[in-house]
Amino acid sequence: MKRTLLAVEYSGEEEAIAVFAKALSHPVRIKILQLLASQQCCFTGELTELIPMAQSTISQHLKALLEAGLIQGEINPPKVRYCINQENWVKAHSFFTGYFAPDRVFGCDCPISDGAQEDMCR
Amino acid sequence: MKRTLLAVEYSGEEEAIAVFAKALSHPVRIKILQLLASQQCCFTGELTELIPMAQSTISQHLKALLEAGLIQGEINPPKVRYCINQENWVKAHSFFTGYFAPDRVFGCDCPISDGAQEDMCR
DNA sequence: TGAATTAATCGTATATTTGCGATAAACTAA
DNA sequence: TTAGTTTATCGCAAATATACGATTAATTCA
Repeated sequence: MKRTLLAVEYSGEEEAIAVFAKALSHPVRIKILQLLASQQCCFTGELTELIPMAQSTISQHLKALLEAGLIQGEINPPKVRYCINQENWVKAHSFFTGYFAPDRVFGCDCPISDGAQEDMCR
Repeated sequence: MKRTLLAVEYSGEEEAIAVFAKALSHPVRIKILQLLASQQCCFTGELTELIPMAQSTISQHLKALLEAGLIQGEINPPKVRYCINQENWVKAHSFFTGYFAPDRVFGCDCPISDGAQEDMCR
């Protein structure tokens, strides 16, 4: 597709949040993370039994989570055990918590249909 | 694409998080939300001036944010003012905060290369 | 009425994502 | 060595997402 000559500039944090968010943007990946997080310790491909999807598809989603840094895997042939990447888990927590901090948007509330307060707003 | 006959079941929260995350999965939408949130009150299509992208593209991204419920718009012809949807902003905050709660993953840490503790891990 | 302004939508091209089955790769156990 | 187990990767098809310019729609102002 066509792209602008002037690329949009993003801060490191903007991009980092987008990467985490993209990893979370599919419900099955949300579920996979839940399953991994709920394990006392780690986990392997029992995911394939718990989720009615082709093994190759699940492997693909695991790869996406891996690349986003949200999980890590330990090769233990012929199995692979995956678990949450705690470091980035914490990072994601602080990113999202900071991003959605309620006080950031205090006072921001468009009346859905009125328009009589143009001066109040900026 | 082909789909499984047995659809994967997702909880309401799993789907809700995925919807929010998808909205955040493009850096320009992260930026747009930042810009809207940083306004004392509301905002309009000055976004077009602040972001080097075609007006139609930005409009498209705004639509995505609107559909995810993260922003709301007030039609004020010929302008439209957008702002953060506070209710869902708070909801997103608690979803992500809860999801990434650090204690959820306490003790989950695969040694990246070892494999000698199969029994420790389920 | 006729510009001018602003934003949404349409049409289109390209890129990416998602899903599957089939196959390959890596290793263990017999 | 051979068979079995587990997971990754390949190849493909279909669906979505992304970006743009052009056009349309809604409204104000002259």
